[in-house]
Amino acid sequence: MALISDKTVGRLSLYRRILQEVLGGTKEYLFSHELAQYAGVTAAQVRRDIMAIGYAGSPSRGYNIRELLASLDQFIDPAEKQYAVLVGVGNLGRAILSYFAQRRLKIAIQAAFDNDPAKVNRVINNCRCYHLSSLQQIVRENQITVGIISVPPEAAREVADEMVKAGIKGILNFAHVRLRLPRDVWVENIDMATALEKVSYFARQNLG
Amino acid sequence: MALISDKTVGRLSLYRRILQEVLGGTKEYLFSHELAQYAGVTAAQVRRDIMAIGYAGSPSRGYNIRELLASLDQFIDPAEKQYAVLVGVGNLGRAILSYFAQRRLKIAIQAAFDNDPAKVNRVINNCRCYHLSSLQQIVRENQITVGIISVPPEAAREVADEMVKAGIKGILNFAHVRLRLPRDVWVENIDMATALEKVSYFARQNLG
DNA sequence: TAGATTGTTAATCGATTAACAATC
DNA sequence: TAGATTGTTAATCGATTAACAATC
Repeated sequence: MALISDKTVGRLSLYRRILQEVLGGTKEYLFSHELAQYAGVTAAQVRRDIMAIGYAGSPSRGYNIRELLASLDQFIDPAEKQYAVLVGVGNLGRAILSYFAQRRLKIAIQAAFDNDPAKVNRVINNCRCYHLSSLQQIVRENQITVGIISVPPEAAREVADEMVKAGIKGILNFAHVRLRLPRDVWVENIDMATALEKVSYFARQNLG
Repeated sequence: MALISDKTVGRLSLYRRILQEVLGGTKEYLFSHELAQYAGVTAAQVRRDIMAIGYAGSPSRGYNIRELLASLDQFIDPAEKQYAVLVGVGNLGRAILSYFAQRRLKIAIQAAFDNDPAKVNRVINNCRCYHLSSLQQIVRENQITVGIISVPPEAAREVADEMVKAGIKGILNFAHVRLRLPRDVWVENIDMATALEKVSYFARQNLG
């Protein structure tokens, strides 16, 4: 299986969600143009993406929904349950905890961290909150590979460096800062302030 | 001023944040490679982006921080205060309200909507919550151009269509669905579930 | 001036789309 | 078979990077 790009993985995740919805219905097979319609992409794109994960459809019937879904599960989900830590238990951090706690994903947030003594040792959304100083130890002991950053921008770089030192290989960064990290650490930025500014800007352009 | 791409606007927003931080210090001028360093992009990229908004630096001193910041403000911010509505006052919706209420952006959330009677007419984070049925009226009366969607995926398409009918031109979509809307409506997706799946996937790739 | 940086064009890169023989 | 769809390669598109004359 060749290298799969960032964007392809994103679309595969979306296809999976769509197929999960469709599975409830009576359809057993789906053509690329149908999935493309749901996903808002071209049929050629769908075919290339599905080819990339090594699943093959039939020219006469299209893709078997159940089989394709199984292939996507196998590709996206880890073999064993994977764990993440979250640093920064403010409003946003708590919302993230509740968001992921509600969903049944194959990756779960196992511990949260903050340096506010009022939060340490409390349990928030089924997740225990520790002092930031124990990040290294807990990450190492549990071989955690994913970190979520929801601290103010000033603190984000330092937290990211700590995470990397502890052995984390993927970071979901909600802070409005672009982190500069070693190549073997994947960073996914979710920047709400920038996103709103972009929407606001292009909405104004579309007014004319 | 030529067309500015999606990604360029995103970087401009980031540069602004960096310059705001730097402004506190003693520096008066900044070279492209310095800003590039902070932003995690190349110097050529910074020069092209700044050129795009029509600001010019000096080969000997670089960019005047205060002036560049003023250019960025003018480019990114609306001339008059701009307003948005939010639909879906669940955990995520409340977190979004508090997130934007805390920041002093030139765009503010003026009204929230939900169809849960328990939430209607309450004030959450300084924002009044209305029943979804009054969305059209309030958007039109206040000439609101930006909408934020934080409802479950099943409801997102319908809410988006309502927003478009009411005249909204830009949508910030937090639902795990790709919306298909007219070309003159800008959609920015913030998909936390997909983002976490991507981080998890690439973290595993980086383990080897 | 000499040297570094700027604005801006040309070259490169990667991702998307179009096209089409192979397949059911 | 005839017709539509598939897997897959070639063409296109757009964004990023490299390069360099103009500038301070």
